[in-house]
Amino acid sequence: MLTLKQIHDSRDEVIARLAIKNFDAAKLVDEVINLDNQRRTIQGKLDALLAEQNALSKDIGVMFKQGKASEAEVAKQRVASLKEESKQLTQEMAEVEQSLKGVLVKIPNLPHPSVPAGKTADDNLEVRAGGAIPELKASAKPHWDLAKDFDIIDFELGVKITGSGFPVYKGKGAKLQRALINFFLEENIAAGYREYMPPLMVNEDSAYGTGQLPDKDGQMYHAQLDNFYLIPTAEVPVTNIFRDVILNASDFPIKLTAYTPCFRREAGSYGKDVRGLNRLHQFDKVEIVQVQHPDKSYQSLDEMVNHVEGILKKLELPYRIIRLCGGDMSFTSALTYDFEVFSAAQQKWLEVSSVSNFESFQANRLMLRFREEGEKRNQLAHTLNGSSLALPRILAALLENNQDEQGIRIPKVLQPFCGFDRI
RNA sequence: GGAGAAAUGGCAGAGUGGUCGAAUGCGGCGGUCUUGAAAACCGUUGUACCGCAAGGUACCGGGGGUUCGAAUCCCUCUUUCUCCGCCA
Repeated sequence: MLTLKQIHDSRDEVIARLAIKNFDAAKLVDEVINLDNQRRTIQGKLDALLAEQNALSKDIGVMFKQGKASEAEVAKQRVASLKEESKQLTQEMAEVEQSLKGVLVKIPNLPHPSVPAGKTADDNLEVRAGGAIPELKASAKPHWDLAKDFDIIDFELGVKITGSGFPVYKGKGAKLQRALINFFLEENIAAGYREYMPPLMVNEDSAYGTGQLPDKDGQMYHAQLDNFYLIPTAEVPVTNIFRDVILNASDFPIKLTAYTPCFRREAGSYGKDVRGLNRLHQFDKVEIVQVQHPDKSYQSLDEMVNHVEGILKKLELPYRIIRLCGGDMSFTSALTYDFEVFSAAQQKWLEVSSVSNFESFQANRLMLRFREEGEKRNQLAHTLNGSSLALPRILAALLENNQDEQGIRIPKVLQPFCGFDRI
């Protein structure tokens, strides 16, 4: 959520920047300004009215003590009529505030000046690439065939137990999952992130706090009896740790990491891209989150990008880092880098991580603020997050890229975690 | 699941209808004293919104109500604690 100040003070700039995201904000922005002006006017009137009521009520107390009952009665009448008025204004105020918020949450975050213009993924900007793309034999198989041959992932069994998109990992496949999770967590911890294990279900407030609601209603699994949502990413519970929190500037940077399963309905997605591990309803992911001083958040973003890149290098996977264009960016992000690994048998790039700076967009809705040393006023913190990493597509690339005559080679860094060097 | 008790500022904890945004203590910050520190003493110390400012308004777990007036009374929800039941 953008701040009212941003929108009021720099209307034209907001509209111009959002055009980079192919978002025509003019109408919404003017609606916000209009509603906010209404709100101010109403509050001015209401405050004056309430002040008079309060003053009169105090007087009435004094009058009764002094035995001036008849004067008190007159004052009571006056308050009663004021109250009518203020009641109406209070209601008006609530309505205006609600519509204001309703419009405000529809306006996306402003893209950073470095974000390239563009409409689709084709307009994204490759920042750099690394790792060698392996030459596979003609007989090389996609990961879903390998998974079946080695009996390490069972998609059909998952369909029987739950439905499509809920695979069952078996034997070395299950252990490899565990190894990857541990490896990622240890890498993050070594880089200064503190490990958290949050709830996998969140309440409505949390889903709003990070912006999944109302934007992505219908994409989350919803336990309606208790009104809980299954988390689509650890970002939701972990970032909500900071809802309604006031930090000290000396607390920065705050660095958290968490492993969680993620649940996504993926309503509306079908076709070739969903084959095997490419798109699942339940998958495992290790997330990193930072809360940072506004002056240093882009420094942190670079640090996070380098960190994730380091992990991919250790896994010996061919990767590329992409700066998303305006049209491909998420609603909440100011600048996003995507990481893709090359899946050699499928001959395509798979997104395995997305690292973003949200600046104060999430913090504003979360009411996550901090106090600068010696300053009286609190200001909004910046939040960032990224995956380090999402497991299924890493696994897909590992299986496909590392296949040879003897089976599947496990990268050196993973061997201590899984206890075998080959599948 | 049943019965009872509770929820107040960073923390502890007063306050049961009026001048209470809220005593007091601890903690924090500033100062006096000191070579420095401690102790002692003095001052200060919540958040949001409106306003150029003076100042005003709202907030005592959430929501609603009674009243001229609510932290205080009533209803409701949530959470915590104690006891009973059930249970990995």
